[in-house]
Amino acid sequence: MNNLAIRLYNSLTGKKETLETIEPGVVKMYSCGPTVYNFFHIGNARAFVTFDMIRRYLKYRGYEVKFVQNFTDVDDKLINKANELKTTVEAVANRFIEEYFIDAKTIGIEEADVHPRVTGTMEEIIAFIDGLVQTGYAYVAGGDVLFETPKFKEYGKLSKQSLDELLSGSRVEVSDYKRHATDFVLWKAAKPGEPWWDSPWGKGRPGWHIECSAMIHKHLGDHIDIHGGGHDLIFPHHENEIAQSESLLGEPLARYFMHNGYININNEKMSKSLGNSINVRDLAKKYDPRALRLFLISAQYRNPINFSDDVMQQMMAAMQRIDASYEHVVLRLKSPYLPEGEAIDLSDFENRLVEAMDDDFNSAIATGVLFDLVREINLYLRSDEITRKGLLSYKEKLDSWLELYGLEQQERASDKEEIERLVAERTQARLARNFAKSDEIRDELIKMGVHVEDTAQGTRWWRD
RNA sequence: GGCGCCAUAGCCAAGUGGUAAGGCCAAGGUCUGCAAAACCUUCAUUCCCCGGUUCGAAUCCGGGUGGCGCCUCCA
Repeated sequence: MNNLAIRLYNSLTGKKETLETIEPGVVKMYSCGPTVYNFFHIGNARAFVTFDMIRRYLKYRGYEVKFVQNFTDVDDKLINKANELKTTVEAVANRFIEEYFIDAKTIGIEEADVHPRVTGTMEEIIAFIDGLVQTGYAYVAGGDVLFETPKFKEYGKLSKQSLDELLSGSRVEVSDYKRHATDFVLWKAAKPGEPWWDSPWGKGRPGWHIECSAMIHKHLGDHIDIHGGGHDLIFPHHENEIAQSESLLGEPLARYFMHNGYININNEKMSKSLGNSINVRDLAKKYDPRALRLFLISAQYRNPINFSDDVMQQMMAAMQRIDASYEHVVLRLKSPYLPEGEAIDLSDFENRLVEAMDDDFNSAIATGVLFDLVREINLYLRSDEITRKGLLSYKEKLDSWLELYGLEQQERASDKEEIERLVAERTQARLARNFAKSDEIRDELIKMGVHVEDTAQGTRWWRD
């Protein structure tokens, strides 16, 4: 492994910078999680997968990663959903947190070290707001507490907007009780029927931005290395987090802000108003979830990507190519007649992968390197110098990379035994040269969505 | 109006000064009892257009055209 440094694009400066962590060897990382009022959609998935990939790579490079991702479990959307379902906000939140973990696992997103919930961070949030009121950065207005944006002189540094520009922008909400149009809510007074918590300013609940500031402070400290989220969170969310945290704590919230690009659906923006969002739960029924993950990492994370059925078909085929190669190696390893041989030096491949990922996590190039390895493996498999150690070298490399990419094969138990019984039966028929029967079984398998491939080392099978 | 991004083969996608990665599709071939499978090979003299800088540009600069995002809940 080389010892070059990791470089990453920092939204704060608009440049690629060398990663220098606060504490050597440790990366403190926070990424904005979902508001748990529904299944998460493919846009959310891109953000989660992006930061999961970054986290995996940082670990791969030997860093200890402390990763926190929140659940927003109380807000307007949850309240509406609870009303709609005639249940409580808490019940909605619990339900969709559970669903989050199911879908996250499906597309290979590992659990964060901590998944704090707003409702479990209330004390710290209130203390944080209180601190801002005490130090004069926030003011109380009609039961609400607002952050006074001009008090934070660097307001706008992330979104590269001056306060004047923001104030003159026609789209900033105007509200009479605010001192400035850009001021934002830290604490919201409760309306009848809404969940509430006691606070120095009366019954209410936190505004959206404050939770992340409080959670970061609680779980990771006064400042962190990497703060991530979708591109659309730059303003106002992350801008406001910076204002809150840096006003109170007096040091930069995060050294590096990272933002993933958008995902379009059939060249259209995916948005709640267009109603064209697609959730991962449904997608996973239609496509191999690993193909979905491959799609998400096949472009560099900052570039926008377009989701379409056509592209997913391409990803399915690409995924098959990887699987086939891997399984052929595994099959060959079962052969009892392999010479021991020598391990194969794959450091060139490794270096190329590291070089790609070190450069702002360029997973597009990195997946290209993976496919180069696959080609080399395929060539090796048809050569006449196959050895056990050689095969193992390739297998180990693939295992390691597939784990890094989060593309490991997942066991889909269901009817596995039945399939393997049929495959074995077919093999018997073939050995007896009863091809009528073997083809009959093959047809049956195809009806079950199972394909077979006969190799010199045996038959392998896979599902659609 | 302010801030910012993008334009590379039929499709997807890297490449930001040294002569176009990778995937899908397609064509040809190998293997196979057969095979929809698997594998191999081939597949952009050219990077939206026009100028300029340079020995050299898809890459830098100027201008143009087209598309997009944020400024409002949103990954």
